[in-house]
Amino acid sequence: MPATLHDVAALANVSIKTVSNVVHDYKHVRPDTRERVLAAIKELGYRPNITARGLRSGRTGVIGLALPELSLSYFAELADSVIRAAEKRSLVVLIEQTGGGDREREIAMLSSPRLQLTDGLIFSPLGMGMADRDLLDVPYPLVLLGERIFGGPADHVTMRNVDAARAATRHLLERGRRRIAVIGGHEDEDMGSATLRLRGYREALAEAGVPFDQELILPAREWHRHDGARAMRDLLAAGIPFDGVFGLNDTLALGALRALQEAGVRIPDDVAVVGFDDLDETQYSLPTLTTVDPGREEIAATAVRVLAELIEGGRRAPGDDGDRPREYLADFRLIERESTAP
Amino acid sequence: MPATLHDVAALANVSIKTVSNVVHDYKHVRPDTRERVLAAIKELGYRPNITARGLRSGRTGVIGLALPELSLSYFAELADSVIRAAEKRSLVVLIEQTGGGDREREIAMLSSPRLQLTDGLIFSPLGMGMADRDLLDVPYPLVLLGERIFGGPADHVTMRNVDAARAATRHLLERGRRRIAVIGGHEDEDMGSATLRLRGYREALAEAGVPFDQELILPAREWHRHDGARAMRDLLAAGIPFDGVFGLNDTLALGALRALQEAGVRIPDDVAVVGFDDLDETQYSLPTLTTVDPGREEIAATAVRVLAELIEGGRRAPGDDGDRPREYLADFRLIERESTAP
DNA sequence: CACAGAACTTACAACGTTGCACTCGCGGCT
DNA sequence: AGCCGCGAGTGCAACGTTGTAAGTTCTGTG
Repeated sequence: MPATLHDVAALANVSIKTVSNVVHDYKHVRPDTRERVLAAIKELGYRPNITARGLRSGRTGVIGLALPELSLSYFAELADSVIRAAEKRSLVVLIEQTGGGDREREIAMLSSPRLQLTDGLIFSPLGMGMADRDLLDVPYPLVLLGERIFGGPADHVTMRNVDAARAATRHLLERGRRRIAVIGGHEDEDMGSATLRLRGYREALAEAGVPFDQELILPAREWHRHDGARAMRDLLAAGIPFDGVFGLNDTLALGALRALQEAGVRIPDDVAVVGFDDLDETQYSLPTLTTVDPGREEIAATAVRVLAELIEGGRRAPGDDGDRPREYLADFRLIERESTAP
Repeated sequence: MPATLHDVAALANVSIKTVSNVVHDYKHVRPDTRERVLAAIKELGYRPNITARGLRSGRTGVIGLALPELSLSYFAELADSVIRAAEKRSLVVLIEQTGGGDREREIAMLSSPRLQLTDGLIFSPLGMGMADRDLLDVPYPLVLLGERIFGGPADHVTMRNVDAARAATRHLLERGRRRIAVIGGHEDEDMGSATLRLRGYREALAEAGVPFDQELILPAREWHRHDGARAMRDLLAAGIPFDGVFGLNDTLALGALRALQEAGVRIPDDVAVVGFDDLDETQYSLPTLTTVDPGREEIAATAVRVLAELIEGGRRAPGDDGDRPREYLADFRLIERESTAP
């Protein structure tokens, strides 16, 4: 049975409120009183009851993080970054998994009672799309991540997908590659990482005057390693010539790497490969993978900061008239490694 | 401003307590009253305030999960499993990172005020050791994971390290390997994964009458990919002959794989490799990695179940006399893949 | 030495929920 | 008729905290 303010107050012979004042570093407490209270706190091992405080103040110090699955490395690393960023503001993170792109579950998540003890939510959907935009107009602080929804009613932190993909493609072009396959296309997608990154790819080709060839765009519904491997095997089997590969994320690129090696293709001599995300793992693959760091740390830090500001009420809530929801773009960085060495 | 029991009660013309009774499916409510209350709840969009409920009942429905880092794949996958298991019992998971084996932070975690709004903790230390055993005698429900502390005052869910490592080694021996290197030894460790798995390794050797050679035991303080690669490069450079490798975890084995391939060693022809953990990734490496599934799903499910039971008070708290803290061992499974193909 | 004003301290009421003890009315049993 | 038991519903207190307003004690000044 943990000690309460009452217990401390009784022991220190002061009122319960004075103890509260000491705990909160209120100025007007006489030094000797403060001493006495602190001693009592120490003796009883008193720790404030956060639940009660939460009830009283309407804050819990907990933020939610809803993402598809922790077993996808990108999201595990994102969660790691978010937790670290939250810790710096002494917020704690409650993680909800929505499954790999399950639109229904994502929508359900937004009104889950489980969010009740959360002050706000960082939300990274994969299944919802532009058409679901209005569902983001929720009665609590919300920060949106990802590439599925733009211009929605919530603040949005995301990466420079088009620019980063253009840089990745340009890098392959600079290495003299002209037939660059892309793995991970989503054909029926109205908006998302695939669409944006593909746009960057096409822009880079256009800049360089290299013709676009639809045959080189390999679809992959899921972005897991075996999807990358399968797509690459298909391409090899089809006998379509190519000398570069742009995996729309690292996992796909690593899968492709494997399929290429199985087939005896030399990397980067015969085919150069670029990925996207800068997963930890890309530093250790064989060969190490050239990739784009989309600014994961910055995204996490920004998302937590913006959410904290919304919670503090420093800015008007998006619903109010006045300022529109904002969009934040993290800086990216091309990381050259062995898979595209000259 | 969300609706409260008061609002619903006023609208339905009943007492606040009757609304509470309806919400809790209390038997003795007349059907028509129940209807009226449910209608009011729906109209106002009432959702119980979990914080208030938590204050009153002492439960929050949140469990803590403290682990080293989510960016370590094993822990990301463990967290995934724990969250899924918790969801089935409608518990929500708050994740705390203690850093990769930081003993001080782990100890601090155990008395963190951030745990206040948690009903109990699943704790996976990496830095604490047998000597810190007594620190696990905490005034809240605690379930211990991992291999650092045995026989402590808390219920413990873990894997059959020795048996599984023996099986992995035996598998290499059955493939005709006689000089099996081990990567990941911790020389000064009193207790932990390294110690236990090495014990299994020695037992298998002894069974097969194969002599133990200290030269084949490669230390690796951290269990990251580059540690595995470095250890393997050292072994190759030393010119010590070997025909099998047992990575004490998958990450080390994958790093070793890479170093072997760099050196032009053929796998499994020249050297067969086994890992430990069954990370998702081992299905997609080149070659795919033979490994041991230590029963991660079962560990997560058991940990959540045991913690839930402790919270419910179904069993006496470990502190009380009567039953001693229990130890649960998950079943393991050897998964044969390409890296040890005959 | 009275008194304003600051410094310090306190009582009380919430926050939204639930456990407990209670009331009320009805039907059945003795 | 009197009593019991039970179903249905209620009122109050409490969980531990904090904001507000008000109370008390100091300090320095005229």
